[in-house]
Amino acid sequence: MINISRSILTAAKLQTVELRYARGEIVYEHGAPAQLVYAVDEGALHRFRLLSENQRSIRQFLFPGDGFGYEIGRRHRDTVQALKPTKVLAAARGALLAAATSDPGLCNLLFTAAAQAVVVAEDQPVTRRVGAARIAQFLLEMDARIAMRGEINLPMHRRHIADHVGLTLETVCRVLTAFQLEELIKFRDRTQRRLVIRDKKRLQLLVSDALDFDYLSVLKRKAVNAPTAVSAATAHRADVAAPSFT
Amino acid sequence: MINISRSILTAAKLQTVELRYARGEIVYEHGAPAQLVYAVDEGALHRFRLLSENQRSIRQFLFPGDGFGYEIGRRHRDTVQALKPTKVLAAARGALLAAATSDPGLCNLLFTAAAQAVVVAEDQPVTRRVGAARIAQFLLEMDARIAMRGEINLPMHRRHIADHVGLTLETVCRVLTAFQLEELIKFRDRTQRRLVIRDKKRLQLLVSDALDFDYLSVLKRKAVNAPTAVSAATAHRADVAAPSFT
DNA sequence: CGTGTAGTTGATGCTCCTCAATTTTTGTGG
DNA sequence: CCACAAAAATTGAGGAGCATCAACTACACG
Repeated sequence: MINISRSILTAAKLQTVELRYARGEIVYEHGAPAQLVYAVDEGALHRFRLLSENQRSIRQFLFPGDGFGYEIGRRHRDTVQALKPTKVLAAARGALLAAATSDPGLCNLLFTAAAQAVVVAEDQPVTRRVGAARIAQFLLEMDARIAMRGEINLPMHRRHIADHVGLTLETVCRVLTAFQLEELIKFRDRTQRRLVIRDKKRLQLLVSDALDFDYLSVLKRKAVNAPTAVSAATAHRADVAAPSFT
Repeated sequence: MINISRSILTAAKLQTVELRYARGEIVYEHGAPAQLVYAVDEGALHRFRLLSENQRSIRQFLFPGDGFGYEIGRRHRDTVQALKPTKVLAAARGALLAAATSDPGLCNLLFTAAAQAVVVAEDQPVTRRVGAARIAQFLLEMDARIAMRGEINLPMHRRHIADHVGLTLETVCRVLTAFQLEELIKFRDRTQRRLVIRDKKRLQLLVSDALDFDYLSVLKRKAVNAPTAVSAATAHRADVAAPSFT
């Protein structure tokens, strides 16, 4: 998706409209006529496409500063939906193109933005083997985009993450749990949406495939090494002999 | 990769050089300074990137009419290598950009080409589950690009196909064999490089995940159902009783 | 308190990878 | 043109990683 950012919209001196969306509201759907281009001001959205029924590919998470909605043809090729209360700016696509034909500098900006989009789209590794590496990459991206004082407050569900990295929701869970057990990350609340990255180096090694991380054996090791902890978790049973540590 | 095609180069009235490459020769390598932009005139090439050692991702196969080599930054981000004797046209990247700043129409052409490249790059499904579907899609693309009178003469090895679709060479082999057993395709010579598509409809259904094709069970069924056919294949032994059909 | 949603955990099986052997094809020099 | 070596393609057996199905926990909301 070409990133027609807010700065480009202002450079084109276009009239913009401010739009607000609640969590779950759809900005546009696949197949809808592509009249407007958008730039995120506040909040978070996701852009996705339905492959088959019950299979969705989330192409991009959108945060403040990101532009979206520009299409070559007349219709949108994907759907954009808000993840939480969100404010976006919208401008008419036709007006943008008209301004570009009369303004060489603006045309150049558009070309640069499009060329940049190609780089971004191509740098998405087509198929990465290891699931853990894809999730590590996702976490590092979120850290770069939305971390506040080292803490990431994820606006999306496990299901969204799964559809983004191309794994199942269950596998995402397992890998995140394994990351926590290995002290790569740490969750900060009970809903598991706020987290901090504790070992960025090892996550980066994971992404570059320089380190292999077998999340299944990490989970197994935990189940074997910490039977007392398991007992403590089920300590509502009074007949458990092992001493529990809160 | 932005497709700066031959028609754009001529529209820009740029001076071009004609270059020739033998099979296996490299046009440019990852990290080399990006001075030129290219358009294929004859032959075939592939553009790839090394992920880790012994892992390569072939981003694109290039055929006559395709443009390649344009970069945002100063250096090439991937490597391009000829698959067979190939002729390409090259023009100076700087001259192209200079022409674009003075010519609004050309700038528009460049923007359109870049935007089109984004669509192409994004339409590559990030992760498709079924390996058979990815190979079916590859075959249909090759059919559209390089088929002559319904016959496809693949310029690349199984290894290239594997690196392109993100599977191993062995899996590619097995799927192709299963496709042939199910009469979806037919090889035309002993090198297994020339083939015809016999059932385009079913291949398309495979791509859209509307049909599931279990290549392993196809291969197993063959091993069980056709012991006589296997004997016929080894019919140089005179003691085989089954009648052989040439 | 029930109901619904998000998240976690476990058991099992399938798809594809890995390693290995063999056959077929291609390229090269006599 | 043929023989030989190297490369490409095929086939098989076994195993790893992730999906699937299912149960369960925790929390939010009326």
